[in-house]
Amino acid sequence: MSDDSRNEADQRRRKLGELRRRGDAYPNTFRREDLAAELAIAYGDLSKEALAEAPVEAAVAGRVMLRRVMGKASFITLEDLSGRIQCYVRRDDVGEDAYADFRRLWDLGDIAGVRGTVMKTNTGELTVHASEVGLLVKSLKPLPEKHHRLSDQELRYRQRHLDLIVNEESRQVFRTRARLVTAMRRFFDERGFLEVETPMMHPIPGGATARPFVTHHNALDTKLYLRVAPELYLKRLVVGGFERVYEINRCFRNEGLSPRHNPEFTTVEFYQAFADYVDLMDLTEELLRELIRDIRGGTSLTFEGREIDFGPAIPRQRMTSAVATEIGIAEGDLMDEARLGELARALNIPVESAWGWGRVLMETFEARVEANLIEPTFITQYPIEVSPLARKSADDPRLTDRFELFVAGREIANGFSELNDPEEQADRFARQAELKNRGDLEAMHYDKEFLAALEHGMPPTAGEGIGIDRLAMLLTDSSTIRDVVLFPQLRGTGGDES
RNA sequence: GGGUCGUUAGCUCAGUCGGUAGAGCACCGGGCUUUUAACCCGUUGGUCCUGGGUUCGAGCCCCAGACGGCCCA
Repeated sequence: MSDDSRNEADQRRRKLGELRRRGDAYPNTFRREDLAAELAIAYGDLSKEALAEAPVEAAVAGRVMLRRVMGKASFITLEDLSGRIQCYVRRDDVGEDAYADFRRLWDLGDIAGVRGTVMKTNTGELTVHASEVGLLVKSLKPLPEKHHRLSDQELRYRQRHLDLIVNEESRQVFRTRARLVTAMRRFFDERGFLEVETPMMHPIPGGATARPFVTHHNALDTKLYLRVAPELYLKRLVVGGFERVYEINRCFRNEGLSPRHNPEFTTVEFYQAFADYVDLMDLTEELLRELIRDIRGGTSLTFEGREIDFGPAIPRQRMTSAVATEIGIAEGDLMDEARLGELARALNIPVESAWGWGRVLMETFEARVEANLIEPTFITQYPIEVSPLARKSADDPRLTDRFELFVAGREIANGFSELNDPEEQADRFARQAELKNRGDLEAMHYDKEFLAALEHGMPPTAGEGIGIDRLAMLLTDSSTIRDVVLFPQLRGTGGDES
């Protein structure tokens, strides 16, 4: 590399070389004493004159985001975890050598420390007037363009650090997500729920109908599955006497990537003994109102240009009623298996011969109703055929006491009164095993261990899962899950098989 | 998996009818001691995603592929 290279990376490396020659190029001796936002709160309201009369010492540090050099005086803007602060660097204040270095060796993106006094400029901007400046870290790669920042979506996900450096909105999304999780923990803790951690690796995948990831344990020489849901373990804890439990953690499903699906995603799953699915719908409304008040303020949020209000009671509608209304037929007509099958075929919904009435109803619902549920809506009474862990409805053995919550056309939550009759659960597992034998890759395994736990007696219980990523999407107005997952799965990041 | 749009300088993007590759920011050199995406002057920087094809000539047209966005399954 020659000194006259015009390549920016070469120039930065040349500058680093010069820093190395004169000593420690990566010092860790500067001690920051003030954050940008703290200075703004403490002194932002004082006048230029007041600050000049009673000088305040400050020491700030952060990444150099803007730089304006005017001969023998300059302004730089540093960004730290709290925000931005401008610094005023004058040759006559920091000394000729330091100022020459500052001009020659500093670049946008470097990390610097500035010590000085707090002042206001003629235009009223709070500024640290430097008495001492130090380059703490030389950044060897140029930052994205300062006006437009980084907008290439793929680059934003693959180099999330860059996205976070230059895109304040992106940082804000992940702060909001963290607040969401914190608020959710507080909500459950306050109500006597115990936070637990159950296995991520299961000998038998269970708790949801989904394709699992498979791995292998060498010492045990056995297959293990990354969990698709924590449900069966959480219920074993309820059997054990932890009558209110919750878990916030990752689940894994071996399915396609889409704006709504990442192979690993985060859910909160919670169980409450001596409660039913209606209690959980009530609790869910309470939870959502609290989260929205904490994070957005008020009762509503804006998503994809629409205001969605969680203030009013969330309507609850039976699945058959929702489908009948959407298609414009009598609810009674849906109850007949043959007639529903004809209807589905007429609507171009692919129906497989092995499907019973419940599966056809579910597919029809997903194809025709789901996307239209923009306002928050609970859909209830899911078919037993697609709900192998849910309690049968008292008034119709083909249905279960189950609900899902939809917002903006997306499933946000899924809950039900739990099936706690071990013999009926054994029958349901047997039916799933049959489907699996017939080639249904998503069907559940027959889980003897779980049945053994149920046989000890699980109190009447209701349980629910809520997708944290999807909730974060709603609360940050993000239309793709990749914007709320720090490192989303992308093609070509799968390891060494490519 | 299908459809569709895209891939040009480190970043954000133009590129007309097929005829020598452009701008802003960043970088380099110069000027400027209260600037505000600082400004002014002068430079540098290109595997136009890849591989074929058509053509006297391809960033542009055709074919195949890679990667990505969006829509659908």
